[in-house]
Amino acid sequence: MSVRHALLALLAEGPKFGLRLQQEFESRTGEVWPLNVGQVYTTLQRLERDGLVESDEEGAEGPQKDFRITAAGNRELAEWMETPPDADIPPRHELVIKVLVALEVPGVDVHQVIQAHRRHLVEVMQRYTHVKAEAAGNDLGLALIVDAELFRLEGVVRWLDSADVRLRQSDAKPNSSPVDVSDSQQIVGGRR
Amino acid sequence: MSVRHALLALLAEGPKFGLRLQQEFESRTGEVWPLNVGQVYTTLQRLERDGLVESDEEGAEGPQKDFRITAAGNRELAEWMETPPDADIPPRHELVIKVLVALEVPGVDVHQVIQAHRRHLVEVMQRYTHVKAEAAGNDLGLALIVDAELFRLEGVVRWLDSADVRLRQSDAKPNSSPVDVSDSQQIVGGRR
DNA sequence: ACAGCCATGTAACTTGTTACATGATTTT
DNA sequence: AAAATCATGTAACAAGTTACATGGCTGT
Repeated sequence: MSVRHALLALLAEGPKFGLRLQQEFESRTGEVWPLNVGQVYTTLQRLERDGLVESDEEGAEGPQKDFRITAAGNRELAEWMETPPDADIPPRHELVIKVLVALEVPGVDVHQVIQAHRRHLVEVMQRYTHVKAEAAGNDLGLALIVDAELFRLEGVVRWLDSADVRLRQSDAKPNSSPVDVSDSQQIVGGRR
Repeated sequence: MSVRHALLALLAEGPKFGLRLQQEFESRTGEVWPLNVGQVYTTLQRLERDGLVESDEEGAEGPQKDFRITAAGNRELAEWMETPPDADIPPRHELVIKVLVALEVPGVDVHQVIQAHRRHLVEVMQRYTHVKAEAAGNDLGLALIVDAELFRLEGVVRWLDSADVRLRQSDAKPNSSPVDVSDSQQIVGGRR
């Protein structure tokens, strides 16, 4: 729902046409988050379908087709701004699943998987640190994005390290909580 | 692609049927990542379509329909395990976009948005800390997931704090890099 | 017989995403 | 006139997701 709301927000500043929305989006994210123009148009269609934006249906006024935000759109935007994302169902992080799953897949060494990813993460972090040093002084948006990515990656690395330790510990005394649902009993508890 | 590969990994241990896959998935993620059974079946169909799993087409042997992983499936799984996610196009974090966008939307105070989200994040972290203290001693999978979530949330909080500071600083000397594409010039550089 | 679980499945929808097609205008 | 750029748009797909339908078996 990110692109959707980003476009809505850009339209809250005033009516704009598709291509311009794309340019503004990319200029604000400082070239790190490229946005395919096509997606702008598909998203605009969906926003219009949902009554959050409007456009002049008139045949011809110029080459550009301006969209403007509706009252409902402004309401939606305001709510999105205030409302934190629903944390009841946390995202299923790919890397976490990978590690969980690597624990039990035959012929896969978890520690190897962990270290391979750790190396890669550090590499990426160094690249971002460079970007930050070079260009981030001028561009506030870029600086924010790069920082966000660095904080995020740091968190992932820390988690990998803690997971590695934890798994080395439980390597000794194996399977403290064996997964066994072979008798088809219900194991997990309350679903909402 | 997480659910897809998770199911593939579960099938790497041996042939299993749909409902069982769901149960094993949920038992390993310790009830924090519920998985709708329907999704298991749709995903299995797509895996079969792509030749990564097989099933016996025979009419009747029992109520259950076992799926087994193919050679191509094992290859795909192995590659997924080793290969770090492509970091060239980092994810568009909703919260980052929110903050970026809040900077320029009329009638929205960025600091308020930041603080609201910060409060919420800390709340969620406390909830997870409880879960960890209570149940994580027994369940390795749950412990790993909760940790991952805590590390992640901590990173987000730190980023919010740093963003808040940075924005307060640039509040004084405003718009050091104004966003202006009104003349429709190409601003950003090389697209790949 | 009926309630309830086991088990499979499908129709429908969302967002994200891209490759491609089509005109119009501008530049060379 | 050809090449490039502006601008809009569409067809098609992936993955995630859920609500609902269906049939079989079991216990009361």
